[in-house]
Amino acid sequence: MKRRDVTSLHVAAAAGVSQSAVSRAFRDGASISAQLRERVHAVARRLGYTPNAFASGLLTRSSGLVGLVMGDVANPVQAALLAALLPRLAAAGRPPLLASATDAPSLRLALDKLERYRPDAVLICAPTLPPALGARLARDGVPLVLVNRYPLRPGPAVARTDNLAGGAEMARHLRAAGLRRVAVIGGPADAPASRDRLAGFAAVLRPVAAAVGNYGLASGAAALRGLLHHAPDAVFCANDLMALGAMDAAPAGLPVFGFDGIPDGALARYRLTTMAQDADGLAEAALALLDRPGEQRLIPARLVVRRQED
Amino acid sequence: MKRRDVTSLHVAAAAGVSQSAVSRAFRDGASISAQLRERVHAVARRLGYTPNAFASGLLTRSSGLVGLVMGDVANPVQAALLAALLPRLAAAGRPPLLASATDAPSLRLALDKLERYRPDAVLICAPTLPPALGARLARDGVPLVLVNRYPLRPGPAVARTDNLAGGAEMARHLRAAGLRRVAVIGGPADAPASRDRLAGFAAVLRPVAAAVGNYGLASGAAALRGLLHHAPDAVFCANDLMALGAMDAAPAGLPVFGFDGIPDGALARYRLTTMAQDADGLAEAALALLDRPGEQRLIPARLVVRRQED
DNA sequence: TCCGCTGCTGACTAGGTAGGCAACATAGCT
DNA sequence: AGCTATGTTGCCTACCTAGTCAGCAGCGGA
Repeated sequence: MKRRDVTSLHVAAAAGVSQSAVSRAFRDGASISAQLRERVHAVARRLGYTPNAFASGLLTRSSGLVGLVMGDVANPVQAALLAALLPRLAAAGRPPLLASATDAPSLRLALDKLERYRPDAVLICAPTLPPALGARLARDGVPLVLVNRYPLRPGPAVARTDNLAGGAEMARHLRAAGLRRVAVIGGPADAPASRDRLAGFAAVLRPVAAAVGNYGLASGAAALRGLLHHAPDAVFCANDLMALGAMDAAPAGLPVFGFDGIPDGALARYRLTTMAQDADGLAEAALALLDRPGEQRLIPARLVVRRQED
Repeated sequence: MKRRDVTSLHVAAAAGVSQSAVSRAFRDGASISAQLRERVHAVARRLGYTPNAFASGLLTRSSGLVGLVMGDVANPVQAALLAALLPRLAAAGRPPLLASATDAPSLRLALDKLERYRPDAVLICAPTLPPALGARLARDGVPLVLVNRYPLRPGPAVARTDNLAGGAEMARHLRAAGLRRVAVIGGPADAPASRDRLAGFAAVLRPVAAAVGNYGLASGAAALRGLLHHAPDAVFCANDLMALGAMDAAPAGLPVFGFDGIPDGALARYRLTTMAQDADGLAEAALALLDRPGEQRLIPARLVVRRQED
């Protein structure tokens, strides 16, 4: 905005009305007649006027922005969530100010910057990040919504996939398929999502063996190889990426199951059966929670059965 | 920022200095002694003061924001680009204001909103969007940088993958491998990137047949089936997604090649050989071009050879 | 000792808009 | 006709900070 801006005063002068009128013409619910509004809009279009969010934000103490704290956007799960959030934020007229980081120091910097823009609310979607991160934002009284995160202390609103129920549903699916000797591969020990998925699973079907990976493709393959001597008749992985890796290492005939519903799982050479997270449902819930502090919503995952017909 | 904010005046009062001093303490290069700056910072920390970007932006006529116009963020190519851009924007202290849209009307709305925040610059990464889109922004004198887009009129800065050279390099690779009867699958007819990739390829190795897809997985498979009666000994696809689809439909022994370097191509059951776009290089260039209007940079793609050893 | 210079600091104002308030017109009422 | 209720408009100020200017102290040189 370096160039001298067209201001509401210019429009007012050109339209022969007061600056107030221009201001009201651009705010819905303001006390202004339909014809005056239209006249002002016409002049504004002609002059190329657009209301200055910085001036109005300063005055109303409301930026209109939503802070969006993401983890690694290249991760398909995060990407799907982001893709689901963006159109909804746009429809709500809340432009997202992005702060993405995969390590703590750069996240800190990003949050410092973000704070200066006084977001009206902050959505935290980063899956693996230091806690106490939102503490500062919370202190400022900014409404927080955690998406697919487990809060340390109660307080912030939460929208997340129902990992416990999802794990259980997957277990029921395996049991119905006649699979009994199931091994599981979990994510990092401190990942609550993985813990819940496995716990839900185990409550229905006790696994014969368990291994641990780091959510990565290679770790899934490695973990699977370590499980083979237990002679499992199926393997359930806490996320899809490990499941794909496990499939690569699995002998023919050993079915592998995942959790997340990333697009790669649909590829013809994998056809991974998985519990798909409902990105749209999560995004919808997250938006709804913007005005409902403290509330919690569990979004069910959906079983996606893909026949491995090779 | 609904709650009454802590302002520089509060800090000034608490520290026994002028408001100017507080302002200067938070701006580098400002004329202030080291000890006063430290004293002010201490008080600011105690009170929880953070400079208000809206007030400073209003005064300096510089928002500090960078507009980021993306296409479908769930698309791996876009996601990789975004993931490469974000840390660099953060390091540069330019928070990104996101406007993503896959259709023209919602993009228009997003841009309207974006305009109100007076971004200092706008990066346009959306691959398939109506032109004349940036016309309004350009009119406002906002520096534009097109990333992986072809400008209609000269003017905006451009950073994009060198599709022509990339296509040529792939062709040389196939020729060196002794492949002669190569069929190609292009993207949508109006996609300049696809056009260049194929043109670069054809300049080195004339294809024996050509088909057209829509960049999607399924279209790659369909296109390949239509090409089989030409008895090609290899198929080059204008993007990876179509290449993966083509691999699914290809008879054993018919090698398929792609362009983009999306992660899926690395999966063990595909091992797609491709020209990988250099997301980091693109992001780096895009950032550099923020201050160099009108300049053009071509970022080379890198040949990634994966043996299909099944 | 006096002067000019440099380095810091405080006072003051401007930047574009929203909303309270008063002013005014109009319509509906007795 | 006189009055109130309602709807529309203009005037004025506040929002928070950056930068200009002047003031002031300290310092080196003559």
